Parts: sequence; structure tokens; C-alpha cells
Amino acid sequence: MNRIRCLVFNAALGPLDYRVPEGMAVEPGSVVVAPLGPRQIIGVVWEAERLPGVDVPAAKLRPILQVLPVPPLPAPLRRLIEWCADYYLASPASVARMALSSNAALRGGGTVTEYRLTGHEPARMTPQRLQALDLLHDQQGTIRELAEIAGVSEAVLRGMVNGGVLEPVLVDSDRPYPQPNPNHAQPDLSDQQAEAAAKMVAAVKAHAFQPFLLDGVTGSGKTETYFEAMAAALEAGQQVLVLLPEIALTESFLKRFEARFGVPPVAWHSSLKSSERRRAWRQVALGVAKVVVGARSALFLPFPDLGLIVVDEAHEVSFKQDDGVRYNARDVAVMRGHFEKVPVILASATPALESLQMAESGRYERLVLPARFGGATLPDIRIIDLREDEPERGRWLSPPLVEALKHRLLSGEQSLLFLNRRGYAPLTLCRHCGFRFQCPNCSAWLVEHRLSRRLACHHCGHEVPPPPTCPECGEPDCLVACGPGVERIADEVAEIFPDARVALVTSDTLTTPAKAAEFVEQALNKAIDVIVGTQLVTKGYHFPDLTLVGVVDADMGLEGGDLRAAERTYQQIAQVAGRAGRGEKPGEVLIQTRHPTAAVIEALASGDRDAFYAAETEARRDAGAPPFGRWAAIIVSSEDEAEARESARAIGGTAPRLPDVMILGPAPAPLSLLRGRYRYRLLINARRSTEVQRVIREWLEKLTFPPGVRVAVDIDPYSFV
DNA sequence: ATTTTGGGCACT
DNA sequence: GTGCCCAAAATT
Repeated sequence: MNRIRCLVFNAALGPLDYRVPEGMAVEPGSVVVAPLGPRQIIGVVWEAERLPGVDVPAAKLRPILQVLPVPPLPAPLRRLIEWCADYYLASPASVARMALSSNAALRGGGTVTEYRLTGHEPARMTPQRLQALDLLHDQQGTIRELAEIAGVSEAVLRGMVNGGVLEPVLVDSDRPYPQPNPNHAQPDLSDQQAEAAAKMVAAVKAHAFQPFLLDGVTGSGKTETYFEAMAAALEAGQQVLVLLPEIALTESFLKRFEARFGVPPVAWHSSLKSSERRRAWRQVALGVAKVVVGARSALFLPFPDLGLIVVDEAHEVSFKQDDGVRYNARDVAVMRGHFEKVPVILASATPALESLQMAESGRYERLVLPARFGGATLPDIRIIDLREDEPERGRWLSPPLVEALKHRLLSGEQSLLFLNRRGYAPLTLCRHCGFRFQCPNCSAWLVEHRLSRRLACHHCGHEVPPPPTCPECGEPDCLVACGPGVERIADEVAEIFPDARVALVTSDTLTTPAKAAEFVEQALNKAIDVIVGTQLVTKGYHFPDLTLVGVVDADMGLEGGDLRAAERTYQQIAQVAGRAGRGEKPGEVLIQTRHPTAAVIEALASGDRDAFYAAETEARRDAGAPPFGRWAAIIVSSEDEAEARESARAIGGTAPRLPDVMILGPAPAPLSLLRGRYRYRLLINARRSTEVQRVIREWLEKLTFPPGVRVAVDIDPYSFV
């Protein structure tokens, strides 16, 4: 009987069985179109014995309609999908969907029609057309994409196509990428780099699962070192996946890659246009795209012949996905390496404690790069106690930091001020009645953005222009900004040093690769004296004349009682400190804090990384936190507050009583209102050996919830805030 | 998620 | 009987 089981891409449905018509060839991994009621649905053929299904009589089976012209998902990827579904308590279909994230790619090759400006003026000018002409310079994309960029309707653009203002361009979605050449440029490695590279190269040649922790300070040349392992995979004709946090996926990384391998890598990230996405997906699936550099979603691309996985900046918290399937790309990358039987390199200057622990227990091989490459020395780190060196009222830069900035301006060197907070001020209130601006959809203050003249919620995107009068008491001109954001720090620098050239670097100002490139060029040409930025500036930039880094508020990350707060603060500050003194001149780092005796701050000041990790390890052990114990969260949400609360209580009421498993809550989740949904949370803490997933699965499957209530499980949660 | 089905009810 | 609304069931 030619019966097959399919994962169908519908959130509410389990695997379904179908019949294969005569003459149609399907195998596990085939991507098919199947009938579902009156509709058609995309699915993936799966090994029936690996998926629980309901026995349906053969007479009821309907035939598969079509096999889509893409290679079947490879077996190792199918095993990874099963593992993720099991580990993160998600449906296999929802995980599989991440592997087919480009729907258009499934329909086979062919062309996409994109449009670009011809340079002709429209016969009749309208405000919308003017706006489109203004914003679409050097842009090319589908009508839908261009409408998004220009902020006009698709109808406006269609009118411009008819008027000859926009012209169609046919883009072939199957044109192959140029092949990287492993011998394009010979690397110049130090002995330590060469030694580490040799071990990774040997592992690539062995084509066996082997995790590495490539541990080296910023500037020690980790990238050049793992490039050698990549070259080895390319020599063998295999593919390579490099995962980077989205913010580190910069032009500068692509340039370094191109300098070593002759051509740019294939990039995979959320803002790819549909034609680019389609081309990348298909070329990966066909084995033609050799090196993919991507954000976490690249992890599920259908490589047929993977030889190596690299996770750079592997400690980054942004590898943890916090909606949909809540997976940790760093951990899933290791599992993919396991199923693909290839080495996995986790590279970081400040590894996550979990990764260090794996290295210490011998499950990962640790490779250490101690020295700064090219003779540059580590910066000198000084702590400024804000309780002694207090900034002036309404200011955030302390006298010693201002003094240090002044020296750099006089000597023509550059400075970087780091504050991980976008906008002008995190809170706006009325000085007359005390009213505070809050998001209507989230339990969060609205952040003032002075550049865009908006009050914005950073969680849901809600925005309003600042009103002239207080919405509560009606008093005019009574609104005051509380606390600093980077915009405010930039203003402060401009007030103190009116002649300084200040650059503001946040995701609000570097909105396009072109703007990022312009910033880098200006900084390198010394057209900038002071850079004020969020964590966007902590990654990947290399400015030889940058000799001062000021951390405006080292305590910010420590508030909130997050499990990883200390570790994250350490990583962030160590990372930004690494921006100082990367050239000939030594660097200096000034850290402003009100808690100079906190373990993190002392470790940063003394440069004693091991002492910090040792203290943090003990704290985690005491808290039963990873890697010694396990945490999981159950998040119940609904647009109806009472319904969310009652459902959470119902879950709490049936909590299993088990030794070594502690269940906390339910309690309102830290963001108790998020995007219009009320949230309650239960926390589960268990010993390392406990099968938390099985406990939670058996616990929740007995319960049913009203429609509109969503129950999400977060295994190994990152966000405790 | 989306579509179909079926029961209850008012109205003809 | 018919139309309409809503909840429940089915989708292979």
C-alpha cells in the first residue's frame, strides 16, 4: 500500500496520511502539495515510524497532488527537526516550517520580476510619487517590497510602472553564486593560531562530530583561525554554515571573508528580499552555495553536504529565539553538528558559562588564543565610582570621564561612549501631576526618541508624537525626560564639547548597510571624534585611533534579577572594552558604576576573567541554574486578563509533585502585558538529570484551555525579566 | 487555521 | 421548511 505520512504546515494539525498516486515518486523529505478539505497545503513526507499518527482507513486517504521540484530535506536535517520538536516541546511541523522559510523557493526556478527607477520624471507629480522617487534611489525589488520601503501603496507604484518611471527587471532565482576559493589569500597566522587551526582542520578532514570552544580575547584573531577550518571544508567540496548574531552580520565581516576567499559569502538574514531569499535557499539545497553566513534562522537551511558549522560570538543572547519555537541556536547548532557528523566551532571572547562547563567536562575541546594579534595590548581598565565622582545634575558623564574625553579630543584620538539604551530618555513624566507615559499594549514605559520626535514602545512598536500638553492634567509644557538614552548622551557631549564631531550609532541611525558603511568610513577617516552607541558598536568594528571607551552605566544590566545578568554585563563590557586600543596606541576603558565592589565590576577592573567565572559558577550551582540544574517556563497568555489568570491557575493546580522538581507560580510574567496580551508564568526548576520535557508534556496534555488562551513552554529560558 | 456540520430558534 | 447564528467537529 503506497501510504505515506506527512507533516503538514498547519499549526493545529498533527501528521496526516496520504496516498501516493501511480507514477509519482516520493521519499522521506520530499516536499509535497496535499489536499486538505477544499484547500491545498504544503507538507513534508516523513518516516511514518518516527511520527505518531492516527490509523486512518485506507479508503479515506486522498492522493498527494504534486511533488515540488526541490531536493528532499536531507535525513540529518530531519533528525534535527525531530530533536528540536522533542526538546523544545514544539510540533514537528512548526520546526519543519523553519526549514522551508522561503515558500517561493519551492515552486522551482524561474524568474522574479523586480522594479527599479528609470530616471524619468512622472508626467504628473503627486506627493506619493515624489516620496517614492526620493526613497527608491538605488533600490530594486518587487512592487510589494518597494511599497514598503517608500511608504506608499502598491497602486501608486503600479501607476509609476505604467508611466515608465519604474522599469521591470527579470531576476533569475537559480543563478549560481561564485565559488569561494580556499587558496585565494594565504593567511598569516601566529603559532598559537596555527596550532588551533590545525586541530580544527583535522576534525573537518575526519568528518566526525566534534565540538570546539574557540576561546580568545577580542583581537586575538579567532576569525582568521576558523577561516582555516572553513578552507579545509571547501577543499573537500563541502558546505559551511557560519552563524552570527544579527548585529554582527556587518559589511566588515563580509569584507574579511572576501579578502580571504575571493568572493563574498552567501548571506542569510531576516531582511533579505524575496528573490534573494529564494535564490539563497535553492542554491543551498542544490549544494551550490558553499558558504552561508547567517543569523540564527540559517540553522535550518537544507544543506545536502555540510562539512562544518561555526557559531561566532557564541555567547550572544540573541541566539535565543523568544517567540514561535523558542530554541537556542547555539545549542541547536551543536545538535546539527551531531546529526551531520561534522565539527562545530563555538567562537567567543567571553564564552557562556554553559559552554565553558562543557569544555571543562571534556565534551567540547577548548582551544585558547591568548595574545592580541599584531602586538596590540589589552586596554587599561579603570572604575569610576559614581557616588564619589558624581556627574552634574541632569548629566550622566562624570568629571573623570569628561576629562578623559577632553584629552582624546586634544590629541586627535577617538572615543566611544557605550550605553545600551536607545532613544533620548527611557521615561517621560508630567512634572505637574506625575503622569507617566505608558504603552497601551505592554507593561512598559514609552521611550522618548527626540530624533524622530516620537514616544515609542520598544516591545510592540506602538508610537505617538509627544503631545503639547499632559494627557492627564492638561498642563502645557510640563513633560520631563527621565534617565539617559544614547541620544541624550550625544547631546551632552555636544554641549560640553561644542566642536567635537559626534556620531550616534544605534539601530535607529544605522538603518541600512549603506549608512553603516558610511559610518565606518567616516570613523576610519577620522571625521568622527566621539562615537555614542548601543551594543551595535560592540561588534566587529576596528578603529585604530579609538583609544578611549567609556561605559556610561555598567549597573544597568545588573538590575532585574535575571539569572544571567552578571554574565551578560561582563560579556557586554568586556566586548566593548575590546574596541579600545586595537592599533598601535594603548587603549583606556572607564567604567561608571555605583557598585564598584560587585564581583562583575571587580573582575572587569582586574582583568581576572577566571575569577569572575569561578564566582559565577558557584552562584549558579547554588541557584540550581544551568549548567547545574535546569529551568523551564510555562507562559500563559490571553487578551483577556481573567482568562489568562484562570488558565495559569488551572495549570498550577495540577502541578505534579515530584522529588527534585520545584514549581513556582503562577505569577504575572515580568512583562505582564505584552502586545495586547496578558501574561502569567510558571517556573520549573529541576535537577540536571530530570526529564523536564516529559514532565511538562504529561502535565499539560491533560488540560484544555479556552480558545484565545495560548500556552507556550520555554525550555532553558533566557529572559527572566 | 479554516471549513463544514448540526442544533436550536425565530419566522414563514 | 427555511434562514440564521453559534458552537463543535473534522481536516488524512
